[in-house]
Amino acid sequence: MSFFSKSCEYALRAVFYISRSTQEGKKVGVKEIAENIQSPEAFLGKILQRLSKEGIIQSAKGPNGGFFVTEENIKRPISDIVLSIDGKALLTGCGLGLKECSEDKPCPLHHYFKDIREQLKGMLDNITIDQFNNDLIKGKVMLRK
Amino acid sequence: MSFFSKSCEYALRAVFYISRSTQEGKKVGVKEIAENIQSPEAFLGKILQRLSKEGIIQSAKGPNGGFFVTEENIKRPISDIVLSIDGKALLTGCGLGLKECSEDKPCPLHHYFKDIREQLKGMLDNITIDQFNNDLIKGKVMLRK
DNA sequence: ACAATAAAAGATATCTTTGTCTTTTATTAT
DNA sequence: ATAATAAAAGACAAAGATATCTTTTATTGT
Repeated sequence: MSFFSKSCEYALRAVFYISRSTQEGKKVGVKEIAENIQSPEAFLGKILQRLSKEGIIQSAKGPNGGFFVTEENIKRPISDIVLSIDGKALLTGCGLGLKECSEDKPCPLHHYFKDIREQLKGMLDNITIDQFNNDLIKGKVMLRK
Repeated sequence: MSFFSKSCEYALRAVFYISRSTQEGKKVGVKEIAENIQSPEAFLGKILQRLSKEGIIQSAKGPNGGFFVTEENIKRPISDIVLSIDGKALLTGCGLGLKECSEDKPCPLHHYFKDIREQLKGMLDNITIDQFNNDLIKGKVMLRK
């Protein structure tokens, strides 16, 4: 159990790669993305298809086609990506799966979980794709191996 | 994606139920536990088998047998249970699955994740089974529906 | 010793996630 | 128009998580 599913990790990394490519003025194909973020190509294709359908990224078919992002796209928080792929499960419900756990009748871990969730949510909601990407470009970290 | 796997949730709930039963002076069988924590009986059996093998709980075969906990068992933190079932994945590695993410070359979310992990870890390490269970008994929350 | 009980162990089934392969559709350049 | 390109779509495969069923082993009370 990690925070995000494999699909979601691929999605996040892919969107960052696409954003960077858009900034460099070019669209990128699944193959190039997959190679650079270390993900299975066809599987990533499905994920990008979905993100594209939901308007989180854009796509163009045919020669010189590929994936890219708009100005609007990169202003969105990264929670868009996480919600689109993993849904809201991580941010809701009792951490122990207790049915009767609620604000009124909280399980002993309820408030801890609440804090943690809020931190997570804060992080995902407040960091935009753009912001993340700029930090990446600043050379603080590499996307590929 | 939730924090814990289904197995782990069952494990946590089961251990709490067993602890309570031990406090009431009785051993409990898989069937009773499963009914009371809403989990599939045979599947839970496997999980308890594992927890028992790892010394997190105790078991006795035969008539009047069942699962129970020792004084030592309930002094252990609930992280024992989580680690035993889900492993340490939740508490390690880059949240985005980035290979080159580290303290030296952190990804933009690295420090956020670090904080969240530490909070999670703190919670799991510092709350004992006993403590959790007493809070449960105080009626703050119900284990079953 | 024997019957009853309950966990341990092993085999098997189902569902979800992850991953692959093939065909179709849209776009572009010639 | 045609060929080439690249995403979209659909069908299929493999692996892991979840769940069930049957047999074995250990223990207890009679």
